[in-house]
Amino acid sequence: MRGKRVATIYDIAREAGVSPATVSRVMTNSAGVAQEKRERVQALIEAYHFRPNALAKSLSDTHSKLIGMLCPDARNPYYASLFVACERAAYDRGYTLMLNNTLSQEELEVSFLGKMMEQRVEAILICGGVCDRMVLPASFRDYISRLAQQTPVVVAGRVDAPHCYQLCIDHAEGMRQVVAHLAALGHKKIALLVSQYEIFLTLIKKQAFADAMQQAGLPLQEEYVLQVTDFTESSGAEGIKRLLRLPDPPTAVIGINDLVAVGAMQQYLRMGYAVPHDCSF
Amino acid sequence: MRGKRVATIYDIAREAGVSPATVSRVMTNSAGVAQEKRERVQALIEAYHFRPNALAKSLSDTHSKLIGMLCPDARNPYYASLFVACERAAYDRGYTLMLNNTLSQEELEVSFLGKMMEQRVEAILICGGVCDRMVLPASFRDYISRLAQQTPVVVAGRVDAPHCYQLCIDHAEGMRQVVAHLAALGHKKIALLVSQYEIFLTLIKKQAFADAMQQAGLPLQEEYVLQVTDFTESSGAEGIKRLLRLPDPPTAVIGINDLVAVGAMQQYLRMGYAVPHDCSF
DNA sequence: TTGTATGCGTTATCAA
DNA sequence: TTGATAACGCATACAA
Repeated sequence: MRGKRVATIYDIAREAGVSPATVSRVMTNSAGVAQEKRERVQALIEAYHFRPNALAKSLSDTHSKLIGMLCPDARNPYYASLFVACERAAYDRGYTLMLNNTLSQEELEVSFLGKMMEQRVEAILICGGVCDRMVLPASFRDYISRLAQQTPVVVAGRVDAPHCYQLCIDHAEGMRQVVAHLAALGHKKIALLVSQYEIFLTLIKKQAFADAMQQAGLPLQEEYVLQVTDFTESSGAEGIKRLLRLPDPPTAVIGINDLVAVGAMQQYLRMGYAVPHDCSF
Repeated sequence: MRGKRVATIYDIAREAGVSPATVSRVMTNSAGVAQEKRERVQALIEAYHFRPNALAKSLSDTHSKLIGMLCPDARNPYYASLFVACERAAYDRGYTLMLNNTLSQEELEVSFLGKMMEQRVEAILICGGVCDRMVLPASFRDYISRLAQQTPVVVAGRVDAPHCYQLCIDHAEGMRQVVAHLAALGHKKIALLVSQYEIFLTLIKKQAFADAMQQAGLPLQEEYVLQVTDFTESSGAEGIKRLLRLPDPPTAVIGINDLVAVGAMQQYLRMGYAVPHDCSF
């Protein structure tokens, strides 16, 4: 039933009384074909809904038109936006983007990269994940460095491996702007929810936070910089609960990313507090 | 530089002094190979970081191990969650999931489906998008119905096309629970932000809303059911602004999805309101 | 256990 | 303008 073998270029050729090469020429418009034959072939292509096998095509011209992308988790709005934007850019150029979620697990990351190489993707884009770790496993660094010699690898993260292209994002500047904004609103007791310290971004942002506080002439309170479990909403909730238990709780809280911030917000509401006017996600 | 041709099974075979078939057997563990040769081959595989070409493999055994998934927009947390869950399930079974965002545009949807067929995916999962439209274009229905004859197609939406598997979600029940929850909290003036009426889900939920209100013994106010532009945060913001302009504004608002709800919430805060204790996303 | 030969569905080369 | 024919890289049936 389902196995109804799909038509191949040979089927079309036979039925049209031409050679497979001619059918291929009609498909790709790569060379002149007699009007009469072209029409005959064209009709059959439509009749059978013939679709050239991309696998065979890629195999023959070593051109998969595939780009691989790796991110920790598409449920994080940041990566979802990135994904949609990249997919669109790829599509406009005739490429198909394949996204895989690694949950920042090295094993998964390596596994997906391997599959991508098997699929002969023409480029790889790595966003966050293991690449953002403070101490990058040497084996991993070697691995992507080797991949980068076979296919272009773009790393949007900290990693500084040979042969890779690197995309740098000024997270520090972002943090400075946030602090400046809150300071301008009159906040003096500002807290920061960060994640594990082995993530490079955490360090960067924490440092930028300290700098910005100083620049704003505000005191940096040790107990206002809190480390929570991960980058999820529940971590945000956990963080704010701890902050509110402090004898002198902060008046403003910065989450290290969207999810942490939203989680903190939700928990805050669940605890019966009203949200101040200047709250922003 | 980059073109450094990757090793093939032939390269390994030649260097190991065995036949390509033997290398294949080592790779797939499909048959016995003399310990000595196996080790020799194994060593070369690692030395060259040999990865079998998935395209050639799929071509020869007509087994791509690929599953295609279509959704309107991964930036919508609902679809992002679905994506991650499906990817994991696929991965556990040895499959790779490819997601494409169609933005609910029929043209894009058809285009992506075509590419998937060319990639010879072994199954297709369609979530929302054109399939949720009130009036499904006949051409589209015919199209996916035809695809479904070549490869299994699962539709998570309204579409009732021949040969497709269908996944039904009881959105109406969800809406009933929300209304019951708000009613239990004492709300009487409940509003609903819906989207375009040509989307089937909108109708379903609106109807369920009306039913649930009646069941809760609450009056259904015409002006509390508002149609906003789309399924985004800005629509939520737009909706709540209009609601608050009413002479007798509602005390509770239901967004038709996460984004609309979050958008409404943000706008509410921006307008200087405090959030009530029983707010929930 | 091992090797040879063939098929998978294209594109590309080379003659005709 | 056309049609054979040879890659592309793997798995596999068959033979040794």
